Amino acid sequence: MRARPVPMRLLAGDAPVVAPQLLNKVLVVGRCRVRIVEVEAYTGDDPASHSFRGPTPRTEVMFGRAGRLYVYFTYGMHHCANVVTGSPGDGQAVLLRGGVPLGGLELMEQRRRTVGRPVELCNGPGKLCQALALDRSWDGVVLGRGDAALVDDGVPPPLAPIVTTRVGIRVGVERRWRWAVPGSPYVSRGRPSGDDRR
DNA sequence: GGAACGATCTGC
DNA sequence: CAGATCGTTCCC
Repeated sequence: MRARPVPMRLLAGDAPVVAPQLLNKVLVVGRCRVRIVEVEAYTGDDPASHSFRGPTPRTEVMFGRAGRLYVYFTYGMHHCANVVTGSPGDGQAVLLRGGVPLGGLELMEQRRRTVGRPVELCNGPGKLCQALALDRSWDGVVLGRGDAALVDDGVPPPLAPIVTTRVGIRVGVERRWRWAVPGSPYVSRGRPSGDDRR
């Protein structure tokens, strides 16, 4: 099966619908490729979302067209990468939290400063960005044009993904908007506040 | 102008 | 389990 771009019509859906569909898709950044195995959804009416209080200089990309990267900086040292979804004005995005390194492993190991432990390269949103060298300069980049892309290589999303509460939030915990590929050791270690069940 | 707080990671 | 570390947001 040959890889084809994830269609815009998929990304233009609501984040909680799109998110589980992004499981097992492949994120390509430069020479590096990562299979996404853990995601979270954020929406404009969601108190846990950066977009909750309307657009700001930081979050304006979230309110733009679907199919762009929203990359933010947090905790004074980490970056997190999202794929913008929905329609302009919505403020929706899917946070990429974990992935399986498929290509460019050496480069990722250099950036992460780890050796011989592929699981440690992308099992967390900050780690994934460090491995792929994603920072604020990538904010707003259109996927599929240039050095970043989201592609479907034929591996379908899991029929029964793990569904849990999102990690690291204090509000909006009632929304179970975290999805992961069952059994994958490449999901983040971040512990959701809710139960880890389907 | 200033304070509080992160959609995290690491090492102890 | 605490510390690192600084951009963003909000309040005065």
